[in-house]
Amino acid sequence: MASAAGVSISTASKALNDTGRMGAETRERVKRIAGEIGYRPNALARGLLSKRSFTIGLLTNDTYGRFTLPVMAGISDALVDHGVSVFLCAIEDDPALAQTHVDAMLDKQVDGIIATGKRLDKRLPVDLSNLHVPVVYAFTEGTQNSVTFRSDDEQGAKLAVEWLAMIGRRRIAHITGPEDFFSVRERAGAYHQVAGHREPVLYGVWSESWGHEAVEQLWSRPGEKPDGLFCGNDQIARGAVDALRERGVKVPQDVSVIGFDNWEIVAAQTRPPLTTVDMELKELGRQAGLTVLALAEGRPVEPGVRKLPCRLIVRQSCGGRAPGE
Amino acid sequence: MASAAGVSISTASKALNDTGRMGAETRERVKRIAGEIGYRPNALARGLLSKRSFTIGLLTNDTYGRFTLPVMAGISDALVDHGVSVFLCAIEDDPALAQTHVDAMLDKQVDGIIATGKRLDKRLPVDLSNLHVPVVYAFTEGTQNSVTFRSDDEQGAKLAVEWLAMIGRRRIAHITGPEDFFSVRERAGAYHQVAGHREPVLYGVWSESWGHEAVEQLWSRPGEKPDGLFCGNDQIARGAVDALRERGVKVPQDVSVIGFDNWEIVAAQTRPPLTTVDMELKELGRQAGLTVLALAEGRPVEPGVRKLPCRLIVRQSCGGRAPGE
DNA sequence: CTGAAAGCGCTTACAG
DNA sequence: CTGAAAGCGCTTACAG
Repeated sequence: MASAAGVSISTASKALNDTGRMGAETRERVKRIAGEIGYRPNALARGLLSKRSFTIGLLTNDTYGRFTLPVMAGISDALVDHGVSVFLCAIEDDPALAQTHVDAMLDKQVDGIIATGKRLDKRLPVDLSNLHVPVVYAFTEGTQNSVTFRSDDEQGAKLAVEWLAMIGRRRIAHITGPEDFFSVRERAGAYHQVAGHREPVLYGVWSESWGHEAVEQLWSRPGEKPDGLFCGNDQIARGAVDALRERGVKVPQDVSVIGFDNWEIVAAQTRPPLTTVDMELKELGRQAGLTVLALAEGRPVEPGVRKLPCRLIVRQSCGGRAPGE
Repeated sequence: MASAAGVSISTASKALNDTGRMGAETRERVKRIAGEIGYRPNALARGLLSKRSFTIGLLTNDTYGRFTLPVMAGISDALVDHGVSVFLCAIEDDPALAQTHVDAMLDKQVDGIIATGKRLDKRLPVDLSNLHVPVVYAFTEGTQNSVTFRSDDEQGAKLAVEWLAMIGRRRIAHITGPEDFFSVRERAGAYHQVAGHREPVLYGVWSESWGHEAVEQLWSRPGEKPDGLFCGNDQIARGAVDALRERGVKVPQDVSVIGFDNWEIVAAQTRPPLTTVDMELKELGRQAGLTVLALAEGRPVEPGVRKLPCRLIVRQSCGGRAPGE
């Protein structure tokens, strides 16, 4: 490259990086020739000097990708303009595999690591607390003094239940996942706050068939039936909607149903399509990305848990109308 | 590191790499001390010499991850033992974004690139044909003289239709996606080969509602109804199963239904769970990974398209029994 | 205004 | 059997 432009290698370097002092024509000429011959500096050599690899690692145990992909999209989106590329490491729940991946990334001098998972209340099977690179947690439990990003499940659940109340539903039941999930308890707490304690919460598993079964339980009880269902995720909501249809109960005319997750494949294919709560995982990824970057550059970042607000996605399973409509 | 062991830096290097000649005790001592202080060589410095970064890039335009994640899992699985980490770049269908990612990876001296997508008959929006690093294509269209891995859709479709025939189905209809998809035409061709040309193929879109609608069409025609449905993907199959249930047609007693993709979230949650064709994407990823690695190491690899066999996953939507049962 | 030199952390011939 | 030197491709003081 330098030889092509007829200058020394150091002059070429300075020209391209807009550093040092030299004649404007020289700088222009070097840049022009670099462009012509498609010169691109070797990031490895650059990294050796600068101690920055412009590389970060994303560690996840969410094999299925339900949570990881949107988070990854946000990270990538935020960092691509800064020239940083991201290593994706799917580690299942295998501590040895996790360690292998972490070691490989550290060898490659990653500027930081983002740990992400599928539960707010579980740790990844690897200890990241004493690394010499910054670590940020997203949608998984962090450590003391770490920066952790998570969705605000309480606020999201309130959004859902308040929406049901707002469109006139008075007997709102809550069908959700296993009680040992932190987010289940948080959503149930918010449900109780808004809807009161008249109706019990139905805890179960994260499947369509549980949504189905819960509706059977609710509708085979004596007394008044619910006119609104707040479901812990979209799969449960879909099972519930299907069960209601099979019983001849009309959604949304007779009962409004609302889900959680906004998992398109489920929410959009339900008949009718589900109104649901979106956890804004892409935004969460974006912020996590910008935060590791800040830490990598030595900028100060306040440790602690950051809760990001959820957003209500209005489709047809509740009736009512979209805000502002 | 070297100083800790009281040897020169070159001796340390040779000890750890099992190269050069030295006393066995010296070698052992260096290794032991390296282990104790947790020494790990800087891969950037190493890469600068060796011209190998032990890094590859995965380029995909499958935002949703339906195809990319299993492929990625296979790649990672195959390469982690070789110490290679993988950059994931989701490029949507944006040529500028794609180029940015490719440039960033080339700067980082990736040893190779795997391009993957969501259709066998579409190119990624970026030209990878004249890179100075090896490129392998997986589940996307490659270029002249490239190595491309894809599923054998014809064989997969035969597997499905032969299974329906084997369990006694005689009037098998085929409900599938848009005819302009190469894989749709290939699967339809295989269907005709096995089932004959008595029944038309119903082309549509890749959605549950199309599966629904197609069943309405078939069952509102005069004459005999099908006793077997081969669906172009699991979503269509699920829609069909739901429509049949709503009509009071029993699956699998009256009609056997078979899907394609083995997308767990759809196939396993259908009532009854879907028998379907798995494209073995993880295996495809594994082979693609080993192939870029071979190319990166300069080992010879025959160019061309490699078709990988699909596998039948037997659940309950067809009746009959699993092979060997 | 420009270039020679040192150095990032390693590996690999080459001397001793 | 071990170490000093050169060099991978850059950047950054430092001379000229």
